[in-house]
Amino acid sequence: MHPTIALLQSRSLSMVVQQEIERGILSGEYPPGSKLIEAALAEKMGVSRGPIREAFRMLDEAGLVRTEKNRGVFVRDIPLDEALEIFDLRAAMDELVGRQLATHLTAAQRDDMQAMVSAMEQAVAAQDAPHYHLLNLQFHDRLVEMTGNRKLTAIYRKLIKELSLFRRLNLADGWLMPASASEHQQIVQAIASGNPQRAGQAMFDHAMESKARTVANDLRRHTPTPPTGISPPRPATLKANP
Amino acid sequence: MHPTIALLQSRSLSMVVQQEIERGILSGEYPPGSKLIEAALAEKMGVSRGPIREAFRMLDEAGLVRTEKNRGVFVRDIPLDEALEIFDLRAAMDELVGRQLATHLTAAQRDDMQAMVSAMEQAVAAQDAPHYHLLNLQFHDRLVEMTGNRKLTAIYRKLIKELSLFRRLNLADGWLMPASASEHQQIVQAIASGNPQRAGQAMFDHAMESKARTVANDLRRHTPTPPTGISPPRPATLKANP
DNA sequence: TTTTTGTAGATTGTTGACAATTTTCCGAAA
DNA sequence: TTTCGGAAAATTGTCAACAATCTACAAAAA
Repeated sequence: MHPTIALLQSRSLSMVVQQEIERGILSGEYPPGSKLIEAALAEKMGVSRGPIREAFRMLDEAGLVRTEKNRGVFVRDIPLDEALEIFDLRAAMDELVGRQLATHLTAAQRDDMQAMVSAMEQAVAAQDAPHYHLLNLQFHDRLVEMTGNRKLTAIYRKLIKELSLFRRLNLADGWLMPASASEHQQIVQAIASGNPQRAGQAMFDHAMESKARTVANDLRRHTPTPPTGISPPRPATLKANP
Repeated sequence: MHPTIALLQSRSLSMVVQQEIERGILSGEYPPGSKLIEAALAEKMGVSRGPIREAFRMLDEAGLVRTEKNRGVFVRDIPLDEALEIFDLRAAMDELVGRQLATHLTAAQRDDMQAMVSAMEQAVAAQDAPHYHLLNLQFHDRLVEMTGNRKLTAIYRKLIKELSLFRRLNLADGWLMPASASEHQQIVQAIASGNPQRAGQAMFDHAMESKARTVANDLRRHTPTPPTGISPPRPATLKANP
């Protein structure tokens, strides 16, 4: 069957719209805090407001937008304290990943992991921070996926998406690039050792290191700010009729 | 401000409808696998189909219903393997809860926990299985809430709701009532000891015991079934929200 | 000047109608 | 009797219109 046909048969308009808005949010096209206007999105995508509203409800439940009655839908801006909560939760999940992989890892999976770490080391050597960032996300995503626990994978990915809305994170991912390369090698070795406790500990520690780097970056970014009560620039909003 | 006014200002129709349908699902009024018809629900609740559809999208994202294009919305029936995945994930989250409570527990929280365990022991003595079941859910929910991690609490509650759709679980909660009373006492003691590793281990082991009991019940329920193609009796309605 | 009030425009909340698809049911043929 | 169309009913997908609410801006009052 033609893939486009299959797509139209399985996905309804609301789901297509939901994916498209989500892509726009995660790509930064709609930055945190910005308002999403139903009519503007409807016209832009060539549909009516119904599917847009249904997509909004999905995105709200997924934690990517926040809805205020009679006021509209806004891209969520994850505050620092919530980001830290997510880091703690992710660390616990990563620890579970490490334990399970240590007990069930296949040779192919181990080679897969090793290849990804090598690619990251190459990115570090080439000083290619964006590529390293992408590989790092892929590495952790693949590890979670390797456990075969679909629920764990789904929730982990949701958390990662929400974390990407913690805007302070996106601006400062260049600094910490070189540091975590060897940590990943240690993770692979710990998992390959077959020791669940050691593998879980390595994953947990790595996640908590990431949390610590984030809070350090956030402090460094905010403390040198002068004490004047300046408000950040107003986020861009979609115009209804441009 | 008058509470009714505040309610009408914050909650829109979709959210009220969503809560009402969710209540119906969790109470067993709409059992797993049953179809939810937009027009019927709309007439029953006195609204049009728009808010019903928006509520469906929220419930779908929350994992309580499944949507098939052009075919409708059905209450999800959690298969055994997915239930086991959720148990593993919940165990990791409970372990995190134990660790964090062990390091930050206040005296009031400890007394709170102890009171809940005592209430559970009374329910066991009175052979009141439904009440014990309710107290057990409350106990674990309160513990997660005590950590102060709102993201953890929200996801934990979502998992519990999904687990309640694992229908084989609901019928067989009488058997395991007496066994886990002392385990809860051990959990409280482990947390009160202030040892994070011990508290986490106690929580994790308790969750995995629950998983093991569930799979044992499931096996016992399915292996002795005669090979005739009789369908299982309709699940009894459980009173989650009296 | 500052605050308040009123009005016009923009945006969201809700509804009913219509199109597209699926399901049900009934009769005909094997 | 069973199976195979094929209309008829039921149900979902989408849209456009209307009502309710909020926002912005300007005029009037303090």
